[in-house]
This record gives sequence, structure tokens and C-alpha cells, in this order.
Amino acid sequence: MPRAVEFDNAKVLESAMDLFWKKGYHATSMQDLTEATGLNRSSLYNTFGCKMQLYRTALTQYQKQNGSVFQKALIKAGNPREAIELIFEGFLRDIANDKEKKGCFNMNCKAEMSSDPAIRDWLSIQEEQHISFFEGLISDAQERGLINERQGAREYAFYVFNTLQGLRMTGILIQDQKVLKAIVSATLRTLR
Amino acid sequence: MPRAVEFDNAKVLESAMDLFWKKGYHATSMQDLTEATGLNRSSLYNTFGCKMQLYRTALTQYQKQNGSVFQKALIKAGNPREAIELIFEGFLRDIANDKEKKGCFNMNCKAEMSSDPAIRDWLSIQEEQHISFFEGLISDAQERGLINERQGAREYAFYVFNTLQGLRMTGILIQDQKVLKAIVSATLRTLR
DNA sequence: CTTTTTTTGAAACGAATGTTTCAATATATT
DNA sequence: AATATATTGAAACATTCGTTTCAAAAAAAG
Repeated sequence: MPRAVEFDNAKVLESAMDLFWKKGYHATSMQDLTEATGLNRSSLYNTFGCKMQLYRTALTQYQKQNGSVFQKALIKAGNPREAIELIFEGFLRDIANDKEKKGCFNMNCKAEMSSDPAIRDWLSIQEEQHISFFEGLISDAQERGLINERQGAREYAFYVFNTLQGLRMTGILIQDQKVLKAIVSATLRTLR
Repeated sequence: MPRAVEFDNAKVLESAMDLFWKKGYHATSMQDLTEATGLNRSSLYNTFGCKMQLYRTALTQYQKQNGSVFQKALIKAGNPREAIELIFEGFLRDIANDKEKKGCFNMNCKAEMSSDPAIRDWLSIQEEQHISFFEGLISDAQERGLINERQGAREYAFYVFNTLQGLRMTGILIQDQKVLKAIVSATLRTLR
């Protein structure tokens, strides 16, 4: 009975995500979004709701994509310390491949939108997930003697997290891999 | 002959800076600015030019204020490594005092506006100044045996810079001083 | 082919955007 | 006090904003 949808929902969401990622929330207009996604206002509102809803959906989409990076590191790594090293490498690769200079969507969101309580809460949950992920890895590594015990697993988790946050921001203006690798190796040496 | 200006130029600039700092460029309207500064559109345009010019002036103002933090650390510190420690302490204090959750204006600007070539260039210059400032301190400290020589002064300067960038972002959602101090002490231990 | 249901396109909404204009206002000098 | 000059307030500018509306179009089911 109903008319079929003509667009690929996933592709639309991805171009919307790319646009929000690159320009931020406030600098992106619904007009921009219709042009980037290729579908008109009606369909956009019909499918994704208002601008803020679409933004939040895009944010969640980004988070899903990035989650896989962590999983891949876990699979590929021979031990928890190696997993952390691989995650750092993945970040450096992301920065090197960021030709459009979009930075990190999460980071851009935190800088622009963290005064919005709902987004703030969402970001806090994501952060806590990342930190406890690192905490688990580090705790494991400490038990195996791969990471020193001068500081606790959770403290080191914050330290690793903080270095990654820094890299995402530093990497916006400095893509020189030699420089970024030096930062990573200093961080890793602290743990070893 | 001419009518005298009725407002305090410096105070106006500071409230404009605070608003851009808190809300970012795009989310701040000229209407917001007239209300925050207390003077009307005409006077704003007369004195500071268009919105973008005012934003850039506010950015420069912020940079001037923050520059003094570095100078104070230099004066107060007994040696270059202590200067770095004091700078970290200053950052933690800033984060703790940031009740409005504005974060760092420079950082917010980088996340939101770095696709603008002029702003990008300006930010790059600021960054390089900070980094070579740290490089000088670290080079000094290394000569005096206060900082190890496992990595070069410039490499360590990037490392310190990166930790600071991280702290500014981490500090948006995590103000717990115990956590932030743990990050700082891990960083400082790497240099010692 | 007709019916039913949903998508689609385009127009319209009022409100808000950044900026300009200009007459009224106010003051320091003559 | 009169004059000259810059500031000020308020209205107006054309765009653009996010969102709603609604009739036309289209396709699956009867």
C-alpha cells in the first residue's frame, strides 16, 4: 500500500554526520543538510525529526563507528599493553587521514555543545565507557607485569584518555606524524 | 567638539569575550552581544567593526590574559622544571574555577573555527609560541639535569603541550582535582 | 484499475540573522 | 551660547533560520 522510500537511510545519515562533524551544530543549516543528503526538507523531518534530533543521531552513529576501532585493537593485540599501543596508532592514522581537517566529532561536540545538559550527559557516559575500558586493559597489563604499578589502573586510564584527548586537539593543527609519535612514545614509556 | 564615549571599552570587550568564550562564534548573535555589553548595535559596529572582527579582538584579548599566567610561573619558579609544574597547577586551578563550564576559549575556537584560514593561521602562531616557550624551559632544565634526556627538548615540549591540550578538554566534564592531579603527576614523572 | 497509504516537492510561516541607515542627542571647543 | 562633531537609539534592510503545511505524486494491495 504505501509508497516506498527512495533513499538509503544509512547513506543519508552518514552525509548528515559528515556535515555536522565538519561544520558543527550551529553553523550547519537545514538547507545545508538537504543539499548534502540530497533529500528535501519534508523527508528529512519525516525520517529524523528536528535538527537537534538528527544531530544526536549523527553523534550516536559516529560513536558506533569509533567503537569498532577499539574492538579491532583488542582482537589484533597479543596483550593489553599492545592493545593500547594499537589504539594510539589508530588515532594517529585517523589524524593523518583527516584531509578535510574535521578533527574529532566527539571533541568538536564537547567544545561546542557541552552546555546542553542532554548532550553533556551523553558525552559523560561515553567518556566513562572509554575510561573504564582503558582501566580494564591497564589492570590486566599490571597483573601481567606489562605496565608498572606506580599509579593505579584507573589513574593511568585517565592519563591515557587525557593523552588521546590531547592528540585529537593537537592533531588539528599539527599532523606531522613524527611529532605525534614522539608524544605517544613519551606516554607509553610512562606506563612501561 | 565631539561627544565623549560613554562606555568603558575594556569592559565591553571583556563581556563580549566572555560571551564568545561561552557560546562560541556561531551561537552568539549580535543581539546577544548588545545585551551582554550593554551598548547598542551602532556603538558596537562603530567601535569593533563586524561580528568576526569583534570575535578576533576578543580572541586576542583572551590570549593576552593567558600569557600572563606563563610569565607569573616564570617569576615564581625557582627553576625551569618548577615553572612547568606551576603552569600545570595554574591550569588545574582554571579548570576548578570554571563554574560556568566555558572550557578554554582557544580550544573552543580551534574546534569550531579552524576551517577559517585566517583563524587557523592565528591559532598556529599561538601554538608555536607556546611550544617554543616550553622547549626553552625544557632545554634549560635538561642542561641542569632537572629533566631527563630520553627525548629532545622539542619533543618533550610537544608532550607537555599535548597534556595541557588534553587537560583543557578532559576538564570540561571531569573537574575532580584528584583525577586531574594524577594525570599531571604521571606527565611530570616522565620528565623527571 | 481502483483504492490506500506514504513520500515527496514546493511554498509559506514567523522569527531571527548580520548589517546599514539616519535623525536625534550630547559634549568639548570656539 | 553657538557651533561642530561624534555617539547614540531605533527603525529598517534583505537574508536566512528552523519548521510546518498541504496538495501532488507514486507505488503496493485489493
